[in-house]
Amino acid sequence: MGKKTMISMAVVRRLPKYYRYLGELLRNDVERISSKELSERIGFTASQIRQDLNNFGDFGQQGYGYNVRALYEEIGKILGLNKHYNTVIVGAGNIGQAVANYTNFERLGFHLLGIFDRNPKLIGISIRDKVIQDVDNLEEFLRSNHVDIGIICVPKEQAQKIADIFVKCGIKAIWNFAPTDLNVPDDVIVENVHLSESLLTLSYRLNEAELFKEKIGR
Amino acid sequence: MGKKTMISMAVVRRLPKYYRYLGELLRNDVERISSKELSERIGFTASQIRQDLNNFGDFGQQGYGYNVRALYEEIGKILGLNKHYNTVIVGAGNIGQAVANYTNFERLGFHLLGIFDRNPKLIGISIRDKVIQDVDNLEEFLRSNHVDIGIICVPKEQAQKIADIFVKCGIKAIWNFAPTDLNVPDDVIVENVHLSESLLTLSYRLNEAELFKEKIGR
DNA sequence: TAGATTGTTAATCGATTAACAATC
DNA sequence: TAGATTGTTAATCGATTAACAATC
Repeated sequence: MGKKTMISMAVVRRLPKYYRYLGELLRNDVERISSKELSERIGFTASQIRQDLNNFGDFGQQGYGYNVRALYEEIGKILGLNKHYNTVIVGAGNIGQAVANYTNFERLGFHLLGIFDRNPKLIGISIRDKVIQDVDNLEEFLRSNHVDIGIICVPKEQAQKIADIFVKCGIKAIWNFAPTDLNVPDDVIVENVHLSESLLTLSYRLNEAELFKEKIGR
Repeated sequence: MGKKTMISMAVVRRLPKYYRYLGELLRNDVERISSKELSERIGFTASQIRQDLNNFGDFGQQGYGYNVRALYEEIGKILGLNKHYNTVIVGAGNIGQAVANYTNFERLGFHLLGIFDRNPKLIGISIRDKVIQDVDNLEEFLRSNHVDIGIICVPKEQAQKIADIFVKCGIKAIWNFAPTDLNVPDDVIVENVHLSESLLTLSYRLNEAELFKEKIGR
C-alpha cells in the first residue's frame, strides 16, 4: 500500500513550500537567491536546502546562488505542474464543495471534470458550471473520460467503496478527505487530508505542558 | 516560532490515528488488543506502538496487551479531549463554511462561538445557527468571550492580520487554512492545513517515476 | 583574481526497529 | 505454571547538519 517514493517523503513534503516561497520571490522581482538567504526566509537550514535541491539536479551556481525564476520553474516541473490533470470530486457536501470552488487548483493545472453525490437534493445543482451528477453514473463517467486524480469527499463509511471504483477504472491517484485509511493496490497513490487529525494534533500541543505537569505531580 | 513539543512531532502526529483505530475497535466490541495485532491493522510496527505509548505511561499489561477502552480513554486525555474548546472561524468562504458545518468537531469538544467575514454579502447570513459577523467586530468579540482556538480561513493576504489580532487577544492556538506561514510568538501554536501543498505532493508522486526516467535518458 | 556560494562528503543527531528480561 | 506480551535498552537506519573542496 502506498508506493514508496524514490525521494524520501520528508524531502517531497518540502517541495511545495520551496515552490511557494520562490513564487513569492518571483512576484517581488527577486532575481537570485542564495541557500543562506532562502534559509532565513523559509526556515530550513541552508545545508538542507542544498541537499534537497541536489536530489533533482544542479540548479545553482557557485558564488552566485540560484536564479529564482529558473529554480521556480524547475521545481514546478519536478512537482509535475508542467502537466494537466483531470479530476473528479465524489461527495458534494461541505468539503467537496469547498474543494470544487477552490479555483486556485485550476490555475495549477488541475481541471475539475465532474462532481458526484448520491443525495437527490444535490444532484442537478451546479457548482462552478458543473452539474452534480448521481454517483451511480460515476463508473460510466470514468470509463468515457480520462481522469487522473479522484477526490473523495464522502463520509468515511462510503469512502472505500468509492476508492474501489476509482481503482477499478484505472485511476492512479486519490486525494482522500474522508477520515479513514483506504486500501488500494501498490501502484495507486493516496494522499490523505485528515482534518480532525490535524485538529487533535493542535489540541494535544495546546495541552502538552499541563499533561506533563500532572505526570510529575503524581 | 512554533513551540517545540516535549514529545517529538513524529509521535504526536500518530496519536490521532491511534485514537481513531481504538475508537473503531471499541465500536466493534473488541476488549483487548496486543501491540502486534494493532500493528497489523494500523500499519505501524508493534515496537513503535509500544515505544509511542510508553512516552505517556504504562498502559499495557504483560501477557495481556492493552485494554481497548482504557487505552482509548487515555489517548483521548493525552489529546486533550477531556476538555472543551471555544473556537472562532474567520473567513466564511468555502473552507470556512465547510469547517463550520463539520459537526464532528463539536462532538470532540470543539465548540464554535462565532464566524466572521468582511464580505457584506455574507455578514448576517447564518451557518449552523451562527450569524456571520463583521470581522471589524472580531477584536471586541475576543475580548468579551474566551476563545481557545482561532481558525483562519481567509485569503493569504489577510491571514497575518487576523493572526495578529488573535495573538493580541491572547489566543494560544491557531488552525490555519490560509496558504501562507504565519508569524506568531513562541508561545502560540500554529497548525497548518495547506491543501495545495497536499495536492502538489500528490502530483509529485504521480510523476516521480517518469521524472527519473527522463533524468536517466538525458 | 578574490569572494561567495555551491555540490557533496563526512559527522551528528534523532527516529525506528530489534531484542529480551520482566511480569502478568 | 507456561505462554504471551509488555516495557525498555541497545542496535540500526535514515535524515539533518556541518564542513570544505570545487568553481563561478
